Amino acid sequence: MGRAPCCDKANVKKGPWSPEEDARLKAYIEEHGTGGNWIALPQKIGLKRCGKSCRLRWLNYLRPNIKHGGFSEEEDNIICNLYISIGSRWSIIAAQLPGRTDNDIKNYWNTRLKKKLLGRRKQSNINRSPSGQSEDHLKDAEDAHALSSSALERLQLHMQLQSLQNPFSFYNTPALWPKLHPLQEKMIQTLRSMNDQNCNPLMHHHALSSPHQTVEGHKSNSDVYEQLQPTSASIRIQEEYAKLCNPKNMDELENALNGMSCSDAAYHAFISTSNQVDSTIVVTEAADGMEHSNDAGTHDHQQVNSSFQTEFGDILSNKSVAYTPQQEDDQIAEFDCFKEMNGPKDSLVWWANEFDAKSASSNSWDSTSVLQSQGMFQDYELRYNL
DNA sequence: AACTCTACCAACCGCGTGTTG
DNA sequence: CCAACACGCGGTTGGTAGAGT
Repeated sequence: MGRAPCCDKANVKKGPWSPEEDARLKAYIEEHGTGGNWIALPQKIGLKRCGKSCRLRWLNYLRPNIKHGGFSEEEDNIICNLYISIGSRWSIIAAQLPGRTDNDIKNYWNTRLKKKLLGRRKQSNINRSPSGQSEDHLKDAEDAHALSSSALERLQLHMQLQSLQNPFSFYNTPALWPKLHPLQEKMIQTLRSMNDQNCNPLMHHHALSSPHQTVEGHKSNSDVYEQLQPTSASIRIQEEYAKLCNPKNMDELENALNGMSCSDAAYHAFISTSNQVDSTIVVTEAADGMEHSNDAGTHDHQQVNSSFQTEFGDILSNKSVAYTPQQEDDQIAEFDCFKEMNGPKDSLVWWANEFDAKSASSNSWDSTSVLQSQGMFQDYELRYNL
């Protein structure tokens, strides 16, 4: 038994809005407001539209001061930075761009910005397949290609950018890592092998990383996640974070974390550590009491951040980077483990969404709290000179 | 000119959450 | 406390315009 429909689907018009409908809706709202009830609104106006449809039309199109298209480079930067840090929280991102709607930004990201960052795949694997391959192989290539355009792409971009930019992100905090399905572990291992081949320039920075210890109690996961941790400095501050949480041991920490949702844990980890990022890496390294993180690893990270910043800016401004779509195709083709997944790509959405998108915890963050708490947005301004 | 492919974007759908009685 | 309802969000779909063949 599902939810009752919000309106009588049979008597509701769908599809594009006519100018007359627009005019009626606009005139009514401008004169009376929405009345706090979108469901009842279309009946009041005499529109055969679903209330949700009216709301969407008003918010995305009819509302005053809406801007369409023509995104500036500054807006590109803001969108990218916020996407990297909080994931696909379009409403939050839109709240930082006056006149822009979440739908607009979402479309813009999916159709242009993401491609700008990841590069384009002009050729499918089929074209590069050696002759004599079975149809099954061709279909696999197609499946992998389709997958790459959604979950995998977001996963790669998000993980690469975030692990470089924020060593305290969920990816770099073993205490926050969930237990993985064996196939998911295999997927990460495949990513590792890709990274080992230096397939993506953004991952080259990991070559600077030094080996490090892993956190007890998460060994199986940490083995697979290990690659994603950029610097030994980050590990040390992870330990600092554990101290801040003040458990007697990691089991306690784990218990504590188990008591909170993954998203809460990640969120608090981010908030807790972001101040340290500000004080030790971005703003100054001379602060007293933080010597423990002002070691060579921190300098490494500064270099990484600096290099990343330059590279990121280059990408956004369409400058050349040592990355080719062809290489990405090669990477995608290696994801044989996807074939083993029972479900369609949706089963992988956990990958792309659960980690950092959840770390933003849309339900607990509104557009105000996100940016006010810890001045996150200002942090990004500092780093990328927006 | 006709057809196919691609990019774009408006709109829809389903789900999670907050509110209310 | 619970169920019903409304809202808001994010993912997805479908239509269309333009480019390419």
